[in-house]
Amino acid sequence: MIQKKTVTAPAISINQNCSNCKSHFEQFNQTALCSAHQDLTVLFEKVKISVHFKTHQVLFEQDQELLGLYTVSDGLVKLETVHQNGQLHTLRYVGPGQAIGFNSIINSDKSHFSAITLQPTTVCFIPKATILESLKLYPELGLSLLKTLTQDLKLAENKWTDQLTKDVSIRVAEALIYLQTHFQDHKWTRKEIAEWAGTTPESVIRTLAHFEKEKWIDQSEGRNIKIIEKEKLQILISQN
Amino acid sequence: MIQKKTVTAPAISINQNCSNCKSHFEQFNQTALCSAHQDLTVLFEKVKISVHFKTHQVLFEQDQELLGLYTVSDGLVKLETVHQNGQLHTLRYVGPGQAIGFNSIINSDKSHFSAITLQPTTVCFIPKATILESLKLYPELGLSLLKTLTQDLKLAENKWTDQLTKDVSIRVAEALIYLQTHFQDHKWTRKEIAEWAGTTPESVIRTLAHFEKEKWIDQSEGRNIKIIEKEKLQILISQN
DNA sequence: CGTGTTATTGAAGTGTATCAAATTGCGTGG
DNA sequence: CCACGCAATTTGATACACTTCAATAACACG
Repeated sequence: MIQKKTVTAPAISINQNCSNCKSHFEQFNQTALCSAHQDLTVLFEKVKISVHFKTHQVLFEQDQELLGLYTVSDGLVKLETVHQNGQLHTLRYVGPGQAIGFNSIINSDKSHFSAITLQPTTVCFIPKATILESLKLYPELGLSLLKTLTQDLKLAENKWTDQLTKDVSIRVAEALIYLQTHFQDHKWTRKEIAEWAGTTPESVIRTLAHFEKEKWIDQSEGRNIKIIEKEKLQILISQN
Repeated sequence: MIQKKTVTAPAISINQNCSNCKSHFEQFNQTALCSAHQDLTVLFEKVKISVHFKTHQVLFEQDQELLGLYTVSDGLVKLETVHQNGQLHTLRYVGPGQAIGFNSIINSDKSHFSAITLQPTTVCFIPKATILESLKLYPELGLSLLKTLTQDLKLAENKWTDQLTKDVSIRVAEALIYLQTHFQDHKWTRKEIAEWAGTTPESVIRTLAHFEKEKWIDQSEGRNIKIIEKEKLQILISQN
């Protein structure tokens, strides 16, 4: 049974202005919620509650029913599930501009994952009622959410079948590239990579040692993993 | 490299009335599309094209971009992906009242799976433009689709982590119960069970042999699998 | 500066895939 | 309706990638 270390100190409610929300400046991902319609930007600004979390704090736990939607405006959040045997498994990493908790608020369902920060993180909380009401008034919002959800579903299904068919070394290579390109500013631990790649820290370490021997990566500098030959890794990935 | 046997004969276009569509009578699942709003029932009736497929016919192939949405009105459709190494993997089974192809039409994306019938199946094809237009006019439709999509995402994520953490015997037990309760009228082959459970036909057979020895199931009658002690299987599932 | 988390290495065990070969059962055409 | 052919099923033997367990080393953080 793996124990996880989480900070339980209360989150700090802050007053943040939507107009300087970091998520708007991220090039790779617009905020699905606000950008759908001008009115929504104004509406959400009124009702939203900005909260700041420190590293390893818990936004909410698995099996909890959510009272609203969380949108990340700055930082990084991990969504993970715990199994009966205690294994941890990372479903998604959520960065600025992405939202968490659709299933729970739309289906009044319990969340099947916990949400934990990996960095100091600021999130906006928007109450369930506001979202549901807005969905009825602004079809653009529904369409926008549908886009992100269908993409998430595709990603999940691809990752799922990948992990069943591909070897650990390939999964680690994929994880390295994916995590470093999507979330550059985070120093990924072996454990985090393992939970994302669906394997154990030991296997990740052995694989990384192999990559280093081939001179595809460099991990001499502390715990930082530097990719030297991205192409070689991608060749490995495309092989099997 | 596993070769799949599919029938390539052209599908038969038929004239079916929405009012007697079988999907409305299914107790377990209302048609998400039509039931969202009265107007939509009328609208979809006008533009839809009913098509009939025989067993093992292909609705569409992987990597193909879809021109519209497919809703199953009668029968059973398998969604599967093929990997580089040729392994087949079943993502979902789609029965009456469920729709296929959201991601492709909403994101103008290629489908990441093929859709193949397992039974004689009638589907309704609704053009992409109609769906997108309706989403703008009827927020209820978007909300309805969001519900099914978030559930699909949850199912996919659960199944994904299940297959990584649970033993084959448990996955087979889960598959048996799931498939037989959701799609009673289909005779599931060992291969189909394997592709759903993320394993091989051989492993499924060995597991079934074990279950039979324990007298939890009975497979003496032809190739039909009859569950005798559902509780015992569920105990097994809940253990690890 | 110490303590706990992360990283590392080694040895051992095992569940499951893979391959091959025989058998059964089903559907199709004669 | 029977026989044929092919796919699905079954069984056994083998291999191995990966997990698990354990023990040590290195680092980070308060």
